[in-house]
Amino acid sequence: MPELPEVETMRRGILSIVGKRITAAERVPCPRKPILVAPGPAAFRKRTVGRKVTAVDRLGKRVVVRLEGGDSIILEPRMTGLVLLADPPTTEHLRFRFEFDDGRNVYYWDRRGLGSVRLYSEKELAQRYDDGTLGPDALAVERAAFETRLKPSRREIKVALLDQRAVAGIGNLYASEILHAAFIDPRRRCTRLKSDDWDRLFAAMRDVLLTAVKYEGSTLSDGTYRNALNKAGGYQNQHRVYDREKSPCGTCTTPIVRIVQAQRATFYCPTCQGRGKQSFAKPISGKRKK
DNA sequence: CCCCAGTCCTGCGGGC
DNA sequence: TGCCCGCAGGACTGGG
Repeated sequence: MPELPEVETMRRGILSIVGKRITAAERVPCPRKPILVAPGPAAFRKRTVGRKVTAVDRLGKRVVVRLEGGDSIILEPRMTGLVLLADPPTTEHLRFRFEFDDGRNVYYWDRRGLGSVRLYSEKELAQRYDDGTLGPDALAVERAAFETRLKPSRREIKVALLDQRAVAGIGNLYASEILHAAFIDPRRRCTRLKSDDWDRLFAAMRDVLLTAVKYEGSTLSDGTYRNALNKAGGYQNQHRVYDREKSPCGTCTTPIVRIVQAQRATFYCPTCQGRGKQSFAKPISGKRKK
């Protein structure tokens, strides 16, 4: 489930294509239902082959390959998509291939095929994303804006964190991890969070995401997620709550609880993140020193 | 406007 | 043992 750390790892993994020229761009014969590729094969080829890559960026959970002339290729992995320099794990789910003038290939591989490969002109890209459908990146947003964008929502904080219009990049896995690191009950309403809650939440968001990027993302037990060199990530070994129902909380040993919010699983520690227990995380005032 | 439920898709694991 | 159903959760859509 590529979220910010996984997509950032994909981005970094193919950075070496910057300055290279595309020599081929083609849908790969795949027995599965084809993913969305836009525009059609001929126009896609015509507008990409011969162009040089000027940058590889990230837009929330999408990889953006910028081309000279202003066009951009958006690789959107959704649930099971991979962006690879290495040979794909299977040919069965290989969807798209780019070839470069140094002889290397970048593959888009996608088991479930919910993802897409799209080409946008500068104008189309602006129309698609500059209208607020994507909020500021979770690693770029400032503390004040973070609170301002989330606080008015009447939703539960876990659900609000998944809204890419508020802040871009957080998905289901990291939302649970971030809230645990911030000692905040995932069911609390945004409107009810206090200033020090936002302080801890913002710090936890940065800490969890930056650490997860360092570990090159999370490869869950299904093994799907891989970096560009087809290597598993390492952050799954650092998970405190996600997919750890009934396991002891690493902080207090209370069994982790699984609930469902907005049709998605949430994992949390009822002790560390219990309602009204947020003082657990606050520094103890000096006079109690023993 | 705000929010939620349903949809897409495939592979896996639980239950019988 | 084998089969079937439900679940996983990205982003989008339709409806209340």
